[in-house]
Amino acid sequence: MGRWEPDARGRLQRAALDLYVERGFDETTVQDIADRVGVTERTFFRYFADKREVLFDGSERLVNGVVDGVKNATDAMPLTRVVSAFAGMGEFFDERKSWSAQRARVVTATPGLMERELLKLSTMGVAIAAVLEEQGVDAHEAALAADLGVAVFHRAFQRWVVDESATFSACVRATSDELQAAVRKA
Amino acid sequence: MGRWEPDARGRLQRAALDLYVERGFDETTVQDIADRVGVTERTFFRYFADKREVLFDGSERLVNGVVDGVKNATDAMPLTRVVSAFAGMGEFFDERKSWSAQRARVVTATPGLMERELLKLSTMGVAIAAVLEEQGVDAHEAALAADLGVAVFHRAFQRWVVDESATFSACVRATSDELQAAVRKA
DNA sequence: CGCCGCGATGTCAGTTGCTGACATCGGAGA
DNA sequence: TCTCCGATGTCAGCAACTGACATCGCGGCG
Repeated sequence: MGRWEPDARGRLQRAALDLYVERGFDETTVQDIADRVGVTERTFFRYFADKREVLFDGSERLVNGVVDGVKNATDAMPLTRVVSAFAGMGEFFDERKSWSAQRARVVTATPGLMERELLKLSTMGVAIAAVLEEQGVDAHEAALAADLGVAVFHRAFQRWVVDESATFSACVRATSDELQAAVRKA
Repeated sequence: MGRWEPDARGRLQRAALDLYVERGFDETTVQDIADRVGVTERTFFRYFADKREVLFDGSERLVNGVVDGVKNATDAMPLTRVVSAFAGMGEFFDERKSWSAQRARVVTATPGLMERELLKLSTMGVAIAAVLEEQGVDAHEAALAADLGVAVFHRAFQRWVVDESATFSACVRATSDELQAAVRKA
């Protein structure tokens, strides 16, 4: 056994989510989280840039997955490629649905966390737009398609979290269909 | 003359934007802003909930304007009503274009401010969705139409800020057309 | 005319998020 | 066995924010 308990990062993440659920984000100090794990406040900040980031650890993998999905998509239309890429992340989400639901409740209940979530989504949109541009899509069109794809993802996610039995990709497809309907009617 | 210079709020807003532009948001302390205006740090926080909010003062009027616009819109399709409502805010934006451009530069350069901006947009989306629901639109459809409208607004705004001579409503209409194209092709 | 209360601001002490600089020490490898 | 490394601890400090209470011109009221 090493000098300290292993996986401080993972333990901090779990303790943080637990505490945020138990007593709320604002009512939880970083000191509380560190104490529960048995490390120092300073150690928390070595692993996570701030008190919010501890809930956004998977986000990089999500972005990578979606970006790859867009790169490999074959459909002719940019928006379709983006939506397919999100639908392709079904496993990623379905595997940790109960964790996602718990996390989502805390995030939506806390403006500060919602801000960070929206920034991550926006950043993902920029990354997706960059891929589309690489693929020869006009900049305006790429940015719009990326933002629309992200909007579809966001709504689909809400739906998926609320509906206990739904599959993630099914939610994406359903939302995408609604998008078609909403726009074609206009 | 009163006991203090009048319009402390307005002076704080101007000083804050100036300083954020001059030396950057993170490099500006609330103390700096207060000093420049000749008041106390405490007074700043009496007017603005935090260091960011000082740049988001017009946002309530924007939301009210758009909500009213949606309420009064006559078009049959929800998304069209939302887009029209945004287009109807042309004056609101065109009047203070140089201020908007200056502010936009600071916001996009500062993640913390971007977060707040995105939260405001999201909140506006929720408000718009509520109006659509009042008008009898199904909840899913309302939320989606609202988010799409906000996405169009956001892209249109980017365009408008960059293009020195563009009119705001023209940008909204152009972006809306791109949305049609992007989705219909799919 | 003088007193009274209100409202905008000041003062002050305190908590929390976050950072930089330096110390510690068990374990892996030379 | 010695040495260096990397994960953590320690400590001092700044800046964002908050609550409680003090101040004092000004407008109204007696």
